[in-house]
Amino acid sequence: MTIKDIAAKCGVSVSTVSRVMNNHPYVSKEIRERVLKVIAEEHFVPHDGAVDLVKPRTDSIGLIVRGTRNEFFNDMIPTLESAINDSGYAFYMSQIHTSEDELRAAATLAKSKALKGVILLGGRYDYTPEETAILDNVPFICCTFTNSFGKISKESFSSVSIDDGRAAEAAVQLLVDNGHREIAIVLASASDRSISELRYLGYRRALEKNNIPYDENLVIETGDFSMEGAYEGMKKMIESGKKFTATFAISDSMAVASMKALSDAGKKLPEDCSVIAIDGVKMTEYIIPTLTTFVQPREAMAKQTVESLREIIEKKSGYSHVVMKTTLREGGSVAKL
Amino acid sequence: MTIKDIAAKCGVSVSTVSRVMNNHPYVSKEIRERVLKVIAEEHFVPHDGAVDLVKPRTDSIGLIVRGTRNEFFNDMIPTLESAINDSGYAFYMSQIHTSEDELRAAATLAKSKALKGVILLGGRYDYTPEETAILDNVPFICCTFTNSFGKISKESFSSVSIDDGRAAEAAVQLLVDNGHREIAIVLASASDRSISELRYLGYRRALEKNNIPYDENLVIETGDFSMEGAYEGMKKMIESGKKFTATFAISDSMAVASMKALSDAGKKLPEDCSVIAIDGVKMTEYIIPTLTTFVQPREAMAKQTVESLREIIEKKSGYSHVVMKTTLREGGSVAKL
DNA sequence: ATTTGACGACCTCCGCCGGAC
DNA sequence: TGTCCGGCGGAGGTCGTCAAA
Repeated sequence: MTIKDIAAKCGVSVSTVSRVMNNHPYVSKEIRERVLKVIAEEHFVPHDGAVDLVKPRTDSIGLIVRGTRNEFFNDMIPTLESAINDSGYAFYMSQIHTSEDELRAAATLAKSKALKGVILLGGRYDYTPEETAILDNVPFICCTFTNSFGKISKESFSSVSIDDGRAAEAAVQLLVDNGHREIAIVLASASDRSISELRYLGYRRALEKNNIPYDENLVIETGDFSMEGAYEGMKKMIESGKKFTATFAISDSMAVASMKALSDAGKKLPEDCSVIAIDGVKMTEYIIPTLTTFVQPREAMAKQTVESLREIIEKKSGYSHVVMKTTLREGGSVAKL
Repeated sequence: MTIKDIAAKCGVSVSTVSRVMNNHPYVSKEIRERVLKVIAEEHFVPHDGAVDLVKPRTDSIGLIVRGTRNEFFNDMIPTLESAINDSGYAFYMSQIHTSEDELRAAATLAKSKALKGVILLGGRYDYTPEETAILDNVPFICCTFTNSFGKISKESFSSVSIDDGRAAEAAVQLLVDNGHREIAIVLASASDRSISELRYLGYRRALEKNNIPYDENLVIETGDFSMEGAYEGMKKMIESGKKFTATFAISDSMAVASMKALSDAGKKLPEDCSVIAIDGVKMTEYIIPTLTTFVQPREAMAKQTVESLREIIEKKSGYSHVVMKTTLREGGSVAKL
């Protein structure tokens, strides 16, 4: 079913059908209605590919997601899609594994779909200018992270993120303010040049500020962001006999798993061990005790991401790096010592 | 950057570049390498729209998601995308609000992208043949649900789902087996012609089988699937003074919220109230106490969905309706009376 | 027998011209 | 002088066919 068939069925020319479709003047009411009716009857929708050729889209955005199986991203994807749709842009998505190159994936999607901009979710933190060149001039924006460890110019890309280091610092500070000084940390890696390292550095800074000596025996490094890992890590820590009165987990889900390990070991929460985290996953508001955590404004971040990208695409302004504020959601998982 | 530019840069014809791109024989090694080199240098990727025109895709699948903000779907989307990608198909997605018509959205996406098949996630349960006609002959499959309340022929679509009624029945039966007879239910609606109603009917059947009189005062109808609703609903139920020893929640997240309300009211879990649910969200394995729930095999369902759809597209076989098994994940939220 | 180039086709949109009222 | 409509051709990127080297 092409525009030709519609024209034939209406007994009019292709031009006329096209005029109707594109709301051009100089089409009589009579014919316009007849055409519209047939279009509706046949459920005719113009072929995107052909339209793309003639009218290069000014309105399509791609989303590259690296590394799935992540509660935070899984929530983010539909939110971004909605934000993109709401702003009238077409949406394309490509998911890749952590081992793959998100810039290459972005470039491929951008070329094949003639994208006007790309959103990177879960990308690396250490791009080089040579790497980003592959995108040639298709603007990209890092969502929920920024190029903290890389060498590319701030004027060559945009980002929307939270200040991971400061959030971690604030979380640990809150524990200190409650009298805790033996504070364990649950993280993926202290040197993954990524979010885990950033939050780890915040933890270190908070300790330093409060003159608390750093004790590597209080570090639970799980290797990944999984709940299994956090559970096992915390279990081992407890078995080691190491004393600590509080735990900072770099993510809500790891905090939940840690709490489970503590509980399974007979510890009372929060009396025997306080727990605090960063993320603000919905469900942790309803666990027992409610997790005290610094909430990332997900929805706002998604909207801001699309907004920032549009500003580049529509040349309203240049590249920007927006740092969103986290808000403390006080639960019952932190006790005064 | 088009194939033309590449051809010019290589000093060969467009045809030759095309041949190289598509691995056609009859291209000299010399030229092939030269072309390949330039393609790599320029990061050339053919324009999808143009390719679509000449080679109508045999390999693209669309995903329509109706109703976002749903933990279960949010997990499902990336899983489906992966499954589609792994099977070599291109992936298009469109999200719509609950108020919109998913069949219309599916038809539009199918036409504009020349899709070979469509996956419906979160669609209605009561299609009529007239409605589905809009898709003309593009096969569709319902993922995680089926047309339980509709009138369309089983031979006109496929589905992959669990037996919601039976799962609910089994969950309630497990409570009864543990000595419970005053069993509350937390649901969205008892008559929404959807998953909530299906599971409600399973609850009713289990009661009947065990000669437990149905008591509408034990029904917590929240209107939606939200945790807020479940929390408030349970709170009201407790305040009403109505006695019950166990609760069946139609979803994990509603169970978690219910448990919170019980705990906030001073009840001990599971001693004062047992809780069971259906879904098997990852995090509920780590809450305290671990939620006892019937797990939907999400990954397997996603894979089966793509597999079933491919079977239609590739004409290996016809429409099918696969019912996946749920598995009981025993936690600590159910106590013997 | 290999290798290459030119050309038409895919579908849509737009612009232009020629009519018709 | 408008208003309405059809026809024709070009363009957009790619691929397959055919002809030619």
